[in-house]
Amino acid sequence: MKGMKIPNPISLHLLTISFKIHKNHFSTAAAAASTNTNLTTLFNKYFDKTDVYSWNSLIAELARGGDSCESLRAFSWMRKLDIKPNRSTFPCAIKSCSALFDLNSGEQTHQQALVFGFESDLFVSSALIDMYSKCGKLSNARVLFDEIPQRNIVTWTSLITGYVKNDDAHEALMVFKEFLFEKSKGNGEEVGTSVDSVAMVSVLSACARVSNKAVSEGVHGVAIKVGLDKVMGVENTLLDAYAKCGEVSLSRKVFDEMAEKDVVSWNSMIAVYAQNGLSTDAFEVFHGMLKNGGGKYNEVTLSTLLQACAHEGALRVGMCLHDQVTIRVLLSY
DNA sequence: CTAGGGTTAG
Repeated sequence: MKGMKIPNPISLHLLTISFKIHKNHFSTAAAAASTNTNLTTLFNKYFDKTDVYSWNSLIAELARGGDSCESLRAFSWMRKLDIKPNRSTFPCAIKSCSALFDLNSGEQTHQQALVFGFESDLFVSSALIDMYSKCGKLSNARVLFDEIPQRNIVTWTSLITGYVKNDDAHEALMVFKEFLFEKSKGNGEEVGTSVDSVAMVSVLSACARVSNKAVSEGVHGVAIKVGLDKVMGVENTLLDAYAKCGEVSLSRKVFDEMAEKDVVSWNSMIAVYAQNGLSTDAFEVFHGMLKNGGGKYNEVTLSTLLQACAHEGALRVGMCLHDQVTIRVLLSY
């Protein structure tokens, strides 16, 4: 049993289900014996409660699946059993705190990470920067960031996103500028090899908020230079950034030049027209979406189209959409 | 077994 790893994703999935079902019965490691379902058997068979890797898998899987509460429960359970966490344990646990906007747990987990000596771990730092900024403690995030001697693109992006989420897109762009400046001085890798699509998306979302055409074009230029301008997520955000600058035609240009479009691409383009009172264009894009987008629209699509209807006074179309929403509600019931 | 991102509207 000792050292036994979780064998494959299916079993891991079953383990997390098992954990969810039986979490209330396990107050101690040995309490499982009273329950006797297949899942419990599986859980006990494969889950070595003395093994930190097993705990990490469970905490990570729960965090990935959006069960942040359970993820934190697993973390605290593990701590109660006095299992020593390792460097992989903390990022997931901290991520769960951010997802819950749970500053108290976040601070406690931060303290524990310090106790176990992970204060200079980049994965831990990134997760902490994200956690503090999501919990509204941007100054804490900034202090952490400033203390990191060797930053990577993830730590930079965490801080940039932190400023955007705290309504300071301008400062977010200043941080990106600082990043470019550091790279130009030859600190670490070059911009082209260190920046990635997630960073570009984050910076472009800051551009969307400051609504400045020149800035957006500048960042677009950086994306082109580093070869990330044809990444779908980057194109989606770029499209939005241009629109928020009032550059609807530039926005459309990005949209038309996309090699592939996903639901977010279509929704973004529809939203651009809806927000600018161009309802006819919004409906036209929606038709294109039904024809070329695989018909996979979602609640954001419907919400955006309703906005266009309100603009147009298109009552009949609005009522059809209302029916669609009703049908969806019934189907998901 | 580990960290950061994009569409609505309120």
